[in-house]
Amino acid sequence: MEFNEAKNKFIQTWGALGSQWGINKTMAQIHALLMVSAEPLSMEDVMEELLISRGNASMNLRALMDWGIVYKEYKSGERKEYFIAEKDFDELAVKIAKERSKREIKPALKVLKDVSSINPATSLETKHFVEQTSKLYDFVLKADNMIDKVTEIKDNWIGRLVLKIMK
Amino acid sequence: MEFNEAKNKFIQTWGALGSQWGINKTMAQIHALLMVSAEPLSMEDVMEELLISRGNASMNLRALMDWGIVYKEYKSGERKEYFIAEKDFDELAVKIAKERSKREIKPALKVLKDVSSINPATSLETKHFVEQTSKLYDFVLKADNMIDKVTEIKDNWIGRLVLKIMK
DNA sequence: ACAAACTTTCACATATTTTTGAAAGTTTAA
DNA sequence: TTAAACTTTCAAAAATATGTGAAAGTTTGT
Repeated sequence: MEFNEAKNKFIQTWGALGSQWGINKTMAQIHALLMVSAEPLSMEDVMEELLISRGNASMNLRALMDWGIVYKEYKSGERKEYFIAEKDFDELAVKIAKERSKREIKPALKVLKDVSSINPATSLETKHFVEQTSKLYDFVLKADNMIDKVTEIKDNWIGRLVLKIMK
Repeated sequence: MEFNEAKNKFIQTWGALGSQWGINKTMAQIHALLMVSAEPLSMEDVMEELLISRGNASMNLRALMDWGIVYKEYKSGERKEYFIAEKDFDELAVKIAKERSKREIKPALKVLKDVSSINPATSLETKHFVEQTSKLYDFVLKADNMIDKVTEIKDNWIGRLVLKIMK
């Protein structure tokens, strides 16, 4: 396999993976491209490599920057903007996890809390509903908290030890 | 808020959450419905509650069973099949994680391994590509392994301790 | 073997998401 | 202040994913 084939395969795969994780395909592809590029790329470069329109490139680059996993870089003497990807994967994972927590899990938690707070005394059915949604609330809250914990681990002695034990 | 409103809100929210996590909306809604139902439901019941077609209900119930998070139940003396959801949330999370690992992460890992194995000596560009994809392979592999580790934790003394420390 | 009771399949219809590209907006240098 | 160089926006088009329902398939009791 030579370089261009490998690069292409990587971009496609990363794109597919992204779209299964709620990130749109092009966004993930741009990110993949930037990750393996030795040099910062301009919007033009991205458009050419991925054969996408200007609008599409613009929208998805902005989204990637909103997520905090792609940065602008200016080359001195040039007007054009260049883009580079977050290349520390731990940092990348933490940022994605935090963003998704904020956008998806937090709002869902609020709903879970609300619906599990109805008066359970009205019927057996209602009682069961309140039980289940309460348990689910606790579970999702616990899971969501783990995201914050994982963020802290890197700075924390016992956390690193724990990771070692878990292999 | 009364029962039916709460129930509906819960089903909608769980459905939306599901679709952001790569599970189709109806599939997640059926699962939500079954989770809060005190009694097993028939396919008819599911169709009526969610106002979906027979085909849709059939396909998504099958998918949920393939994932191992919904089971068939037969009532004695009845021909009809009834369905119940996995209600142990730890078990549920593990099953979903394993299934997604199998379907999505494992194939991606294979590609990462392949593309990171090209000969890096041909150019600086290629060298950088191989470096990045190799690092990414290691990272994804580590992340994927954590899924298996988490499965074991429940049965494992030090693991439970670790969870306690992490709060 | 038959038919009743039920489930699955799949070609087509519908809904949702993503992409395009041209126009509008912005920034910079002279 | 102007215009060149660039980026963003957004309505419409294209692509993708999901849902429908009638026909085909399966299972079970007699």
